[in-house]
Amino acid sequence: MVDAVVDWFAVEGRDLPWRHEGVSAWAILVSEVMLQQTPVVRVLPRWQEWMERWPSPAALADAPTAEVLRCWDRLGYPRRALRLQECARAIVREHGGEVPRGEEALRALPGIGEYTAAAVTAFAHRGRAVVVDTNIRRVLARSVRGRALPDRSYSAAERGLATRSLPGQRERSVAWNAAVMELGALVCTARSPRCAHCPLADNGCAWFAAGRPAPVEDTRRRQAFEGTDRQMRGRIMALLRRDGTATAEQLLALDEEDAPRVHRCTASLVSDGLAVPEGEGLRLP
DNA sequence: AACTCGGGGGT
DNA sequence: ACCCCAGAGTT
Repeated sequence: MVDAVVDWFAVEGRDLPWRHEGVSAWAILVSEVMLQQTPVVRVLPRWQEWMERWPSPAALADAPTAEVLRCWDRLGYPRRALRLQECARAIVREHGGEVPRGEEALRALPGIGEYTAAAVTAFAHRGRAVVVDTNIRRVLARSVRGRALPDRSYSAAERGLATRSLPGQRERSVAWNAAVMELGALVCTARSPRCAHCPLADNGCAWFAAGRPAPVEDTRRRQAFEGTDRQMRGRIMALLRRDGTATAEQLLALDEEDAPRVHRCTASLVSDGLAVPEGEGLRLP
């Protein structure tokens, strides 16, 4: 199974810039943070711009935070941009400006969790690490467990499955991680998997062998986006990216029928460090 | 374990 | 309309 997926990747894998030879560990770390919950196609232009502007942790550490937030643009979850700058400063302060090796040291950095620490270890340092992202979870759920989709929550059992699936040899584990993630992104997709083009169909995939049974019904309904604090925070940040400041009148105009929501959201943005009070309004930090 | 946290494109 | 996307941090 490993060879089938790795061979498939050699032919069909995308030519993404952060996979190029000689790309720094910092550049890869930045790509991984940007890719947290954000699709590749939207990350590409922002990553290119960030790498030209801030090619090292020291460069980002010295940047004005307002500019960092502006260049984050609409990647979403702007707290990631804040943490990325904190991460750069921690790398300068505690690691001499070099991205540290080892998942424990990486996890200690702001904005770096289990996935990103493993991904930087595997893709930047080419070390053996158990990488588990949404793509790998889905490929393993299907190919090994015979399920249409992974469980909603990520369990210790699932991590164990990923650990057992990882090749023991270092170089092989590096190739497997990249290849299986790409397979999940291009072929073993959530919606309409392209089993006709999959190296695992008829070659060990338990879900395909079982006739692609439908997913078990998930009764939980997702929170609507319209009318949420998340949407309001996004609107406020868009205003701040455009003008650098927002007056009280501009803020209240975002929802004339729910002033408490506007106040709640401005307060939470200030609390997060994404905005600073200025008079009755806000400005970028 | 359950919540919050953006934004946009595919279906 | 709804779903999903190389998750992290907090409660």
